[in-house]
Amino acid sequence: MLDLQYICDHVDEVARNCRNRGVQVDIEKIVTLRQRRGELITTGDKLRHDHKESSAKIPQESDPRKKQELIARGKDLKQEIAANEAELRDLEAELRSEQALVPNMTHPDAPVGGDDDANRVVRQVGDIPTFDFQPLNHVELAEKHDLIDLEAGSRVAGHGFYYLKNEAVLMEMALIQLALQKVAAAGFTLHATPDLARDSVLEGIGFSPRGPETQIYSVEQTDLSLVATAEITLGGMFKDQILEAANLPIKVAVISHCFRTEAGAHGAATRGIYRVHQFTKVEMFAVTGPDQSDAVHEEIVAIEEDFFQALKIPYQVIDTATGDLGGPAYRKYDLEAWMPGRGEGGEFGEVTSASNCTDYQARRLAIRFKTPEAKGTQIAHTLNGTAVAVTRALIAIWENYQQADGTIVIPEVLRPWVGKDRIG
RNA sequence: GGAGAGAUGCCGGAGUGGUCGAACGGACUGGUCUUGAAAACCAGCGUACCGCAAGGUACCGGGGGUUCGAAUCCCCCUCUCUCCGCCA
Repeated sequence: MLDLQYICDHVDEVARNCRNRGVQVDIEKIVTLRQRRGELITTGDKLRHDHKESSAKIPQESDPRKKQELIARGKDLKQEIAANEAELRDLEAELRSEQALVPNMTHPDAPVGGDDDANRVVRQVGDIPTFDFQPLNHVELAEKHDLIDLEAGSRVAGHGFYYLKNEAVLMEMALIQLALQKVAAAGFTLHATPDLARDSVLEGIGFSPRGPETQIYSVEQTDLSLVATAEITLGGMFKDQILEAANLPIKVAVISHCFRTEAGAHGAATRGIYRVHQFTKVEMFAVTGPDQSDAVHEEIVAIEEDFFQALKIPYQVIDTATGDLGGPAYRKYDLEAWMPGRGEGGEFGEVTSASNCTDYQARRLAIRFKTPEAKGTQIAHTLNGTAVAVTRALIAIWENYQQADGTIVIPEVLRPWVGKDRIG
């Protein structure tokens, strides 16, 4: 959520930013509602002040008739206050829903453009492999080596679920281990979080768990839902906290499972385990001061790159265009790994993403910090990035490491945990 | 799941309907004193919102209610502790 004061002080810039991002918002309406809100609060405060004052006189009033008058006046004021509050409540609801539509401001260097065609490739690392045979895609490779069972997944839980088998199981654990080691070495405190959270927490973070358009699985007869990303549980962890500036940046990493209904996402690219309803992820999350977030953003991307460099998988870093940014992101880098079995002759496929949300998320969550010198608190900045999303990483590994003889070589860094150097 | 107790400011802890945003103690910050430190003494010490400001309003786990007036009374919820049951 963007600061109300900021929106009203920078109407033109905010409106331009909304256009760049392809979002329709009535900024003028927000300005008008805010003005009315101020009026209502002022009159409400005054009414409460009068009410308090006249109530305080009652115990000292000895004349019973005057006392009754004061009580009657109190009753009147009470009604006026209730009317004022009702109007304010309605107005604030309207204001909030309008305000929630306004996306975050955008980093000045982010490419401006309507869709993912406008995304800018920042750099490409690693050589795209050439095969002197027809490379298989990850579904064919998995079939050949008995690495995933999609049929059993469908039978038991439905389309979009899968069983990992044999080396795939070991590789999942290996990828998690590698990711945890790297993020711990980079100073992130490791966590394992609940995979369910109260609906109130989801809502607080901006997900709507039970609506018709929801991407969230919710558990019947409870107020719990399965988390779509550890952002939910981590956001819940920091919600309403007032942190010490000296302790920033706070960097946490978390292993969690992600559950997504992916409603309406059936298409060509959904075969196999590229888009699934459940996957395991190691996620980085940081709470920083305003002047630290850009640097931490670069740090998170560097860790993501280091991970894929360690796996020796070619990738490119994308600076996401304005029209393709989610609401909270100020700037977002995606890592796209080369997937030789994807499309016609290979394509890059998204494997991680790293967002700097500046104060947009933190404002809604009331994640603040204070400095000893200054009075009051400031809104912190939050960032998140994927260390590893297991299923996507598996696809990239299998497809890049396939050999002419049909075997799949295990990346060297994973061998200690997998216990072998080759599948098949 | 059952029975009981509880939730107050950074911490401890008073406060059971009316000058309570909240006694008192500790911690912390500044000052006096001291060669320096300690002790002692004095002062300060929450968050948010509205307002140019003066100032005002709200907040005693969360939400609702009673009342002219609620930290205090009533209802619902959440959490913590003790005991019982169940259990990887």
